[in-house]
Amino acid sequence: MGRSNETTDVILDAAARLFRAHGLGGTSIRAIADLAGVLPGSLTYRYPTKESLVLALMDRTVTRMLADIRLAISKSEDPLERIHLALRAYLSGLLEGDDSVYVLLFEFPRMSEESRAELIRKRRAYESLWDGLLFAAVGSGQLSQQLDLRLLRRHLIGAVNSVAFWYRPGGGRTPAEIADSYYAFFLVGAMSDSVRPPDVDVLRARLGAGDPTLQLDTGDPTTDPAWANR
Amino acid sequence: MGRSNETTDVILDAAARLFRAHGLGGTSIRAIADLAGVLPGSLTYRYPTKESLVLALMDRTVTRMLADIRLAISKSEDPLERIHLALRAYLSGLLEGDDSVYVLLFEFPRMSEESRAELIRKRRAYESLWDGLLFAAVGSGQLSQQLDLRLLRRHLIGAVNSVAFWYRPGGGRTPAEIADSYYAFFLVGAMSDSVRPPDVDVLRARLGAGDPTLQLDTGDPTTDPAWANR
DNA sequence: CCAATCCTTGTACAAATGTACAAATCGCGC
DNA sequence: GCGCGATTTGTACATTTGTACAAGGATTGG
Repeated sequence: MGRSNETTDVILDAAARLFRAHGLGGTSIRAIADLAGVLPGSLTYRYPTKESLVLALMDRTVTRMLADIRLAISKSEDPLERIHLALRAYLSGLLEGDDSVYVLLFEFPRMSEESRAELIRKRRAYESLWDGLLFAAVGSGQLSQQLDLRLLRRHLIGAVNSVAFWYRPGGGRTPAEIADSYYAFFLVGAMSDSVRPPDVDVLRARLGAGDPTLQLDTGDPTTDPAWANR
Repeated sequence: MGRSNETTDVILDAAARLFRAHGLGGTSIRAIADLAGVLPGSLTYRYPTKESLVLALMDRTVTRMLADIRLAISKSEDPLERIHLALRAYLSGLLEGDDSVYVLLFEFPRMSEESRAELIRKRRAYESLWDGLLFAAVGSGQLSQQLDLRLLRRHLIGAVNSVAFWYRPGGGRTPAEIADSYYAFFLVGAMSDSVRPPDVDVLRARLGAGDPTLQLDTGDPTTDPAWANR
């Protein structure tokens, strides 16, 4: 995939910017070429089809995201703190990085079935990364037992991703501050302590998996092969 | 806006289905006409431009959503239970309703600036609805004081919206069950009770607003004019 | 039963789109 | 400095796009 050429990065950055602004279908090859400062033919040379360009962009992004988060969580050994660090790293990549994280998030469903299949393996590594972080924090007793970890991961990542819908640079909070707040919501919820005792048990019961097939299925992250790639 | 014609609904339903599957830019007028069983000219007659069709679809959707949620929350007087009911109603509309809720969510940024401006007023009513629900639950002492309600609302809605990314009918959980779990996450978080005492205060501090402009700005829902329309 | 209005049909057209490709240019090992 | 592969250029082409519009059909009020 990577030609590791500088021009390639210029092209992909231009594509990401336009894809974010106008969507995959709303961005023409010519517009990308214009922004990248080349002629349409050059794009065809590097990427025979528009779809292959999109795939290259998405692939680059998910690789970078994985590397960023892995670097961030290496700074701590405490399971809960690692979740905190991962949240900060991801949110900062989403909000302050190049546009391609945003594109990966919101234009993924617009890709062809084949392209999506190509990315699934890497995306599973990403999901397993999060599942492993949550799994470790359950193991250390910091997170509640009997959580449906897959659902919890989806809840957490979904809430964080949705920040991209409303965040504008220069607003009241920095990405790191938003990550801190979301981390706090994630841990303690919004309920007042005064009403906690009577209702907490029935609520906790709802957090468990109703269906065993939805339980954590990535196994122990230290042995799961999905952790091995890249 | 509403011609309240049956054909209009057929056209909008067809448009919603295709917009959801292929995006705004990836769906042609002709494809919509085909699916609706009419010729392209008929669409031009009802909606002079593609953008006006999109706007009509979005408008219909947000109106329906508001009505659905208002109906659902009217079933209870308890502030916390009303939040629960609203979550169920919204998630079921998103996952089991027609495709247009999904389209409203994910294709909104692709609309023209003018069309988006037309919808903002209704969207604010929707946001105020949620803010009012949270506000009431704080007032009743069921939710923690000093929460940044706008951020909490964004967190909650964002997490719920993101279910659309992964939910597939026939999967392990029904929309109502997912809503129940998300409601529980919302209230009590994921942290184990055993580690709660030492850390809970610093976490709670993070839930407050760092910037006063981010505090709840909708006022009391019983007096806020945004509550009045429709 | 008729005329006026509403709606649909079928086709047309200019512009934009993805892709193809021959010719020109570049870059680098020798 | 030369030769050759890698890359870019500029243009072309068939399709698809959004929209326009004249003509025909349906519907309805009087």
